[in-house]
Amino acid sequence: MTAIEQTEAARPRGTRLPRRARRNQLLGAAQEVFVAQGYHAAAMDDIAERAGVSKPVLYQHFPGKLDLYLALLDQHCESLLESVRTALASTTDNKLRVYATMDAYFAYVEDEGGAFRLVFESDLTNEPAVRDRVEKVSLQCAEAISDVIAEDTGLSRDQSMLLAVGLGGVSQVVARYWLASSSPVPRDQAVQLLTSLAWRGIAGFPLHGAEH
Amino acid sequence: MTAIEQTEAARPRGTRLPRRARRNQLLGAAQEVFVAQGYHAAAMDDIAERAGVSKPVLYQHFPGKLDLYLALLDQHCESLLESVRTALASTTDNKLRVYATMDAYFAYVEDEGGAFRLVFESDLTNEPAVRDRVEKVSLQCAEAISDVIAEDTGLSRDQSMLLAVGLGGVSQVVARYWLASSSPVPRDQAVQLLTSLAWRGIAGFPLHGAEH
DNA sequence: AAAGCCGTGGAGGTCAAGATCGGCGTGCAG
DNA sequence: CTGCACGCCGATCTTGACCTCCACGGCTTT
Repeated sequence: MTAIEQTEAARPRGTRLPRRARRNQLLGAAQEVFVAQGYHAAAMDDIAERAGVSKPVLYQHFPGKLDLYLALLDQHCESLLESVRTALASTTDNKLRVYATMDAYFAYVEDEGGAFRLVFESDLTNEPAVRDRVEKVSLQCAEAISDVIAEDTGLSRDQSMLLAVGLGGVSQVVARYWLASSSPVPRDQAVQLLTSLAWRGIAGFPLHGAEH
Repeated sequence: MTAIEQTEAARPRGTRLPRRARRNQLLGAAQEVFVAQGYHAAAMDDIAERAGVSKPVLYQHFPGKLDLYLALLDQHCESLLESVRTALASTTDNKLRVYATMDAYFAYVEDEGGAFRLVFESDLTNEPAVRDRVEKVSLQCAEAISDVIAEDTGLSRDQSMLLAVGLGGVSQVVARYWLASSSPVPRDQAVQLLTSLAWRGIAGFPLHGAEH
């Protein structure tokens, strides 16, 4: 009953790859395993087997498990930040901006083979390197949103950051819920609904800080 | 250089406690360690030492590490759900309801020695038992909120659930951010700000589903 | 007051998983 | 044709954390 035979899944088993290509393949395999199992439950053996190589080659490309994880995490943090910034810059109509940004979160959660789990549902937040990266990307996204809010309302820096964190948080939480609940509401409609909620909330701020 | 001496921190060292009290003390010690270190980094030795007992007694009260964690998790899930339900039932004025509910999340995050981390920042979400509990309490909170929304607006069940998940998400995310950012804005004001945002957003829905 | 019992304490077993060493096959230069 | 170099694999080591076995001391009973 030992694991001897399940190596047939995705194995050229014996093909020699150039170094760069091998590295990318290893990253792909690692992503699948990390997304499916989480960091702790994922074993280096699993990743190697998924990639169709043996463990030593894995260690010839990455010094350790953490480095492998961080490489993926950096990649997808960058991706999220870029999506959000692109969405914010895609228009000057603030309501459309809200829609585009929300939609960016939905797209991010839906695409990329579930890689969003590495950022939003990591089980390695105790590791300072991971915590730093996750907090940093959250902060950077919030700051990008906050800049727009602060520019178009009379709110202070701290206040607009609170709202920005909130808007990013809604997008992220609802997008994950929407994905997990097998999408009873179509994506367009969900984003539209959230946009209505958020836009009405935001649009009330321009002239007055916070009345009664 | 072995660790021999740091057992002096909180030790009656030798006191015999009634079973119930001992169990509570163990739960307290476990909570401190789990909150500070996370599940994986926390060692049973640490918990036993923190409580001033030896490992066998720990295992006489709890079958294993997971059971100990689940006991704490259940406790604090229950606590959150009760706080949210109490807040929702505290008034019939919907705007005050929003304020009370947001404030419940802030209070939950601020109090209880950081226990919210067990629910919102667990590093054991891959364990099905943990995942089930966390998802369940999120869903129950969202349903409680959703009931109020569905009752007072013309939105469908699915739509009001999306909004409810969003509102719970904002509260949770912003409360955590507020706590972590060493509170540059006083709690009352932060809750007030969020309430304004959310209430304006929600109050637009009563009569019409979602126009343009 | 003496003896037994029950719970406590420290030391050890087991096992999984991250990290590594000697052989092997392949492709190329001379 | 032959030797060399390079990348890959099977098998192994070690660490660390969860989880139990032999001595000891206070409380109860006659």
